[in-house]
Amino acid sequence: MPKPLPQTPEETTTNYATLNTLLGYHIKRASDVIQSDLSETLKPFGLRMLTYTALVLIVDNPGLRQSQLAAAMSVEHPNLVVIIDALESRDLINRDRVPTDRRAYALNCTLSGRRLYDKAVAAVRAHEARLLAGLDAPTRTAVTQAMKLIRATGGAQDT
Amino acid sequence: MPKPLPQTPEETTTNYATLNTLLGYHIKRASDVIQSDLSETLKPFGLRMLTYTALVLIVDNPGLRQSQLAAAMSVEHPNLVVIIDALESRDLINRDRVPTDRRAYALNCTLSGRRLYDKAVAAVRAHEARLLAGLDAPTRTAVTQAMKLIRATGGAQDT
DNA sequence: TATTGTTATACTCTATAACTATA
DNA sequence: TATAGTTATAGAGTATAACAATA
Repeated sequence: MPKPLPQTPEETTTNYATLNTLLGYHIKRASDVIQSDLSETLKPFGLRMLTYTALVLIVDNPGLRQSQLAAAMSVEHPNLVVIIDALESRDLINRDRVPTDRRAYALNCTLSGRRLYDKAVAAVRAHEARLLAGLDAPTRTAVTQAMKLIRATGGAQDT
Repeated sequence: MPKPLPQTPEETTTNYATLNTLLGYHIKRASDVIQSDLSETLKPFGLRMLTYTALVLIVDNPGLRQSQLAAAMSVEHPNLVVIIDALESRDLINRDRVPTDRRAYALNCTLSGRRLYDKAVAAVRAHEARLLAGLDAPTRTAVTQAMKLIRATGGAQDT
């Protein structure tokens, strides 16, 4: 694709000098591209980033509780409720009462939830493969390590 | 900092197997950490991510028009209005009428806007230096190149 | 008293349509 | 008619306080 034409004769391109020196700026821009691109990939499945992430974590962690899932996703507990509601109303997951603690729900996927998981994960992997086609294996591992290190240095978040 | 204690005896840690294979997941998480960390850095200056980015681009591109700034920030025109309003109401920038096109505004920073820019940019640079302390120079350039490539492969965005 | 899940609420960011005034 | 800026509005995502049921 060609570059967009300049809108003024004298100012041909915008000067990003200050922002370009910030690695955080580049990471955010790349992250935004990945997110919006990924949203398109998930749209055919009726999933958004948060519902997709929740579904994946529930399938990979059967019986997970809502409080654990909220922590795992770095989402506040109240905000997880609507996410779980969306998955449950489509019969993709169940809220099963925990006999030993009747306050809590154990989250488990249904058969159709598992099927959607399989298809959505495959689509997301294909999406990633396309978007990262230009990065060789050593670069990918280097980037992954760098991202993990940033997360550890910063917020001291979850896994 | 020690790891948070497991909340259930049997499920000691959450299984991130599927998500961990996605580079996009790590980039998003790192980006989130950087953003929330950066928001704290900007708070003392009364700036948020968007107002900070706008101020920087206006200082670096005197006379920039709102439509150009919106494009440069990948923000829809209507959403830029409130950002500019916030900066203008604090007398950090001016909307100057363009004589040759009386529809447009040329954005320019004021003296106090320039002063705040200097202080905020220094604080952001210090913030980055702290957050990226674990990354050596070659790693930083490799990450920067990777982020640019992802942006080019994906949305075909601006600079 | 503390915890699980819920409701209500508010704030930020984002996205679209429609308006005005200029060109 | 097309463009620059504006207004209004609606949708996500995020954050906090307060509540019911249970521990």
